[in-house]
Amino acid sequence: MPRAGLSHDAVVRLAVEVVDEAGATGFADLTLAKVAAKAGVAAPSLYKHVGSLADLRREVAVLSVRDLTAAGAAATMGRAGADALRALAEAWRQFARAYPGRYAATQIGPDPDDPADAVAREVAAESVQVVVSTLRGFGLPDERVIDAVRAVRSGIHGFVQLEQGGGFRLREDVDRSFEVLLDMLVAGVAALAAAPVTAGSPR
Amino acid sequence: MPRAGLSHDAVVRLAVEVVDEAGATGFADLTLAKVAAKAGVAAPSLYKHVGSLADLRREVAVLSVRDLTAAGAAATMGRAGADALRALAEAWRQFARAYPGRYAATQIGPDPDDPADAVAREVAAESVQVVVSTLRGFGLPDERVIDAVRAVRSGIHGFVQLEQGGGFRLREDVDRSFEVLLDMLVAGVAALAAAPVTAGSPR
DNA sequence: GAGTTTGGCTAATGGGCATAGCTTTATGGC
DNA sequence: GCCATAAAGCTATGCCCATTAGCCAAACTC
Repeated sequence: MPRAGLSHDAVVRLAVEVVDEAGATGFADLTLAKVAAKAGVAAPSLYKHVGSLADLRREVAVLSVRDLTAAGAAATMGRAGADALRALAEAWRQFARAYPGRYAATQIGPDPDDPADAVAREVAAESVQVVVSTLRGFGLPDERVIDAVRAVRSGIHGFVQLEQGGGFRLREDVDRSFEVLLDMLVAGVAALAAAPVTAGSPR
Repeated sequence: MPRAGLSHDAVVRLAVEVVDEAGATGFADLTLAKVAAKAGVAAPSLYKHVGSLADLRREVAVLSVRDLTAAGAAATMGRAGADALRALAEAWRQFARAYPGRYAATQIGPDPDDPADAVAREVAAESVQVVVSTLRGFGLPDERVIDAVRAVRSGIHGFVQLEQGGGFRLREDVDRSFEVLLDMLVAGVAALAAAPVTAGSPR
């Protein structure tokens, strides 16, 4: 009958621990029962602090996106151009390696219409903003920024996700492949900044 | 008491229908109960044709990867170089748009150790082989092929996944962004073929 | 047509989310 | 200090799903 001293934040923190402890599938496998067990509490007790499993999931996702954003921001501070872009990519990849479960939580797209996802949409936008800022030094024309940001996000995210999912054999060579990808992205963004009318090449 | 006339393949086919009907989350939401309902049969009856939900999932995933591979192969036949690469990317993206659920099924990485995932590993390798073949026309040195393949897979997969997940606002501009990404990949692969010692640039 | 295989079924178990309603702890006013 | 009330637990319950067990009828084989 003693109290566990839980709180909304404590529950979310425990949920993050559960996610972190279960590897890349940790987010998918997140369950109220596991959080309750870790809290030393019966499962229904969690509803005093959290609306539902879906809510808890959302919160973990938001927190994870914030962490990823912060990691990216920290890595790019004081850098510019290619240097910044490489640092961002490395930070992103490191985050995914250090916290696979949280990285997976990062990947769920917020529903554009659901009011419950408002915060998720907001932090996602902030995360994209870091990429925008990172590319600032390339001197891209305004109407090209969006394309460059998307290409960079796609490349990095795709690589990290494939790596996470074990999509690459020959583990030794993965670092070099990442460098090659970054070379492509750096050169590609630079080219996009240089060439006024490139998009939609001969085809 | 009449029989439903099910079979292993019929169950898998129905499962694919269930996945296709539920959008991008169709694969995650795949359930034996839904398949049974669609088959007009009680859920336990499915066990006469399928080992478990996990098995069924695996089979749907394998089938989905095969479809994606076939789509890529069909699109690149008779093309070479940049042309082939663009065609592959378009095919990939089209597939994801036409069958979001199946595309999601494609993304689960087979366990490298689990014998049950042997077929999944095999079809995944075949899928990668299509990319390898597609890049043949670029004249990449052997030891660079793997990097190029990974960059291409990362870029395309990342883009498609972000698009799928609603990661891009401004839907009108997405096609152009995809073209820009393809320009980068084409130029990047070409550069990789041209420059003997590029990877790991100044940093 | 008899026997066997096969493909259905119902019943039951266990785990997960969620709600309802009770009890106890802490807290805050007096 | 004491009592009222709000907050934080609990158990009990219901529903949905996967899975297992065991039964029964249909269909195929000879």
